Amino acid sequence: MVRGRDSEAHGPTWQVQAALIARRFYLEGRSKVEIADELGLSRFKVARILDDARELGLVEVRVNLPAPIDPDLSSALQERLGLRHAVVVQQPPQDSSRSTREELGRMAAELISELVTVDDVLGLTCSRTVAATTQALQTLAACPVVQLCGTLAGPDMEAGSVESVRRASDVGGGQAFPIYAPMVLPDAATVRALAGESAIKQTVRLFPDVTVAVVAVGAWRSELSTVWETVGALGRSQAGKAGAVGEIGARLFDAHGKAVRTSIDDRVLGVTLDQLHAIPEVIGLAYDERRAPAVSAAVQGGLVNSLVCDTALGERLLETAPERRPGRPGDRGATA
Amino acid sequence: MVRGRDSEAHGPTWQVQAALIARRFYLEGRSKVEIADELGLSRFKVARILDDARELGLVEVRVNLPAPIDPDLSSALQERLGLRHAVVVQQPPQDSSRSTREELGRMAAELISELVTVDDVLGLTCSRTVAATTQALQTLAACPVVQLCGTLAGPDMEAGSVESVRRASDVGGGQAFPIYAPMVLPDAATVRALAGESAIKQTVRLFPDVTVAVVAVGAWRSELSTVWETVGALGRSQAGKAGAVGEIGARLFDAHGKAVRTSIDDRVLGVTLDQLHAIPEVIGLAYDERRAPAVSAAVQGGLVNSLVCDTALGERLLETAPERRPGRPGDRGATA
DNA sequence: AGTTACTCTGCTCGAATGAGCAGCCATTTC
DNA sequence: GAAATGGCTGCTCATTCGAGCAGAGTAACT
Repeated sequence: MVRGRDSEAHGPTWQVQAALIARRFYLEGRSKVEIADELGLSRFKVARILDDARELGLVEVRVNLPAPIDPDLSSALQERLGLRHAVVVQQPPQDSSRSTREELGRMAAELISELVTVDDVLGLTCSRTVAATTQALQTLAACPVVQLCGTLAGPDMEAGSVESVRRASDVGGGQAFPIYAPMVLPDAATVRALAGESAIKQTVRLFPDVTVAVVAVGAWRSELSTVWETVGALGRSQAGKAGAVGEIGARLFDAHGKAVRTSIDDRVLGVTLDQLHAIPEVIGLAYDERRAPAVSAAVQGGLVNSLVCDTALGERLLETAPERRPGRPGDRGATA
Repeated sequence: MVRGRDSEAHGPTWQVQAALIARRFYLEGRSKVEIADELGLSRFKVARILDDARELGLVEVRVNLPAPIDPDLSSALQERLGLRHAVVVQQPPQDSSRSTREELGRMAAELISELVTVDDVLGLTCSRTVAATTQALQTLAACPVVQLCGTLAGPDMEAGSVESVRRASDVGGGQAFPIYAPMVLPDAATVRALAGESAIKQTVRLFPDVTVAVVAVGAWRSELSTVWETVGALGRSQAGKAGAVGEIGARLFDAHGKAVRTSIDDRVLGVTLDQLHAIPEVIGLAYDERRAPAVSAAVQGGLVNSLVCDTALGERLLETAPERRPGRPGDRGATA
């Protein structure tokens, strides 16, 4: 006689009930049977109302991160490039390099806080971003901290590599292994001479033991690498001809991430790309979309296997970087 | 200070992974086992990450209604007052009476669209809010529409009861039973005379058959009842002394919802409170918080058992109205 | 009016899930 | 040093959930 009156359409009554049920279920985390019993409905009806409500967009589930991380981009990058960790920091592109560096540094600091244990050996290259990272460091396991290359004697280099290593060592309480010497030296002889120095030798000897490295990835272009400025025009042209697209710790590499041998190499005091390659966890830091080719190459060549970058660079990487991992098993697009 | 490696705190890596998992689980609706298999984790770990994420507020579940309904208040009112249906329309208190009426009308219209079937008999009292309801009516079952009281001959009464009944009848296609007469008449003799008129008699005779009534609840105060103005000062003082707090269709009732007999009654052409009481579903419309005592009384007395109101009135009702044993929240007649 | 098609409802069964528990690893404390 | 402590991990079992199914009442169509 009487039809199902309360189930005609999705009118106000239905909405109110659906909202009530959704609240009980999602917010209060109660079970459907419980709700059904309470409201005098069958659990199936409750389930169906819940389904309808979700389909109608009545229930909105949002994933918000406390930190300014873009989770989708991060995951996409991680999968696409086959990275161990990927953290994309949401940063408006028009923001200054300085603020971007600081934001990246905060995130990288948290990342290594999370990652590094006492059993690790932390290695740091020289860069303003790495300096920002150590500045932002709040906690760190008491692990040895090794400087991976000499310091950059730039003008605004108030925070050089030595300071970074010191800072990390202070925060964590581990031993510091600094390198009191410039990264790029006048000639090979000076490099050899300094490499023989006792403290530096001790540090360099630890390079193979480094388990976690934090490195800045520079593009081999003006303004996108702190090293670019320090080598002469001769070195730049030589490197350009050899196909250099980026550098890590003044070690140049080409579009495939392979080392580019130039005369610069002999003048550099620091970790080599081969040594870098052997480090299990190398966290690359970079932030300008123009560095995409360099970062892409570094990832390709296995020089870095984790990445902290800004949104612009992350998006560019996702667009341009070649897939580095086989497609995942279940691409369940049309099946559901 | 050594902690478990990949699970120390809720750092960036954890956040990214948690966000990924939360997305897969909540947004894409995949199962935990599936996610666990894909990411190479145990399903327990996935569940724990999900729990932590929820506790951290990383996952935000919001219940949004398409219509401006306050679901919490509605549910609370429904339960508290033992109402069949309660719909609280979110409306800023400073909004004009007119816009509030229209909003209430829209919602009430949807409500009766949802509720009324061809087997019902719809009854309407006279009020601007009821007029707004029928104006907003889009669909309606082809049921008879009965005018429950005469029209109010106020100045701005462009939409009287007759028009409401016509409109509802037009939309639904059911038969209309209007009353072409004023609601409050000069004397009892006139009432008797009009009640004898053929068309009116036919309408009045249908009152006991009405199954769904839409009525406006007025407070027995100046400006809060359209009837207040139409009865003389004598009637007002008489009613006040008798304890009237509200009216429905010019029928006064006291704080307990009991009928208040005054000389006005004899001059009114329309449904009595006893008749109203017998109607299974009476939807009360009201919108000003100053009407709270009247609405509360009407609910207490069982004169209305569903309610459409605005936020201010709803909140006031929840604060002041005494708890009332919920009869049977929800379905009527649909007992399985 | 008869009949067909459909929607709504509640049930069954297998999969998914949550709570509690034991083992393990690492640190802390005596 | 060695035991105590605490957190993390994965397992078991009872509960809960979801997909599909059958019956009933309704709407539509002939």
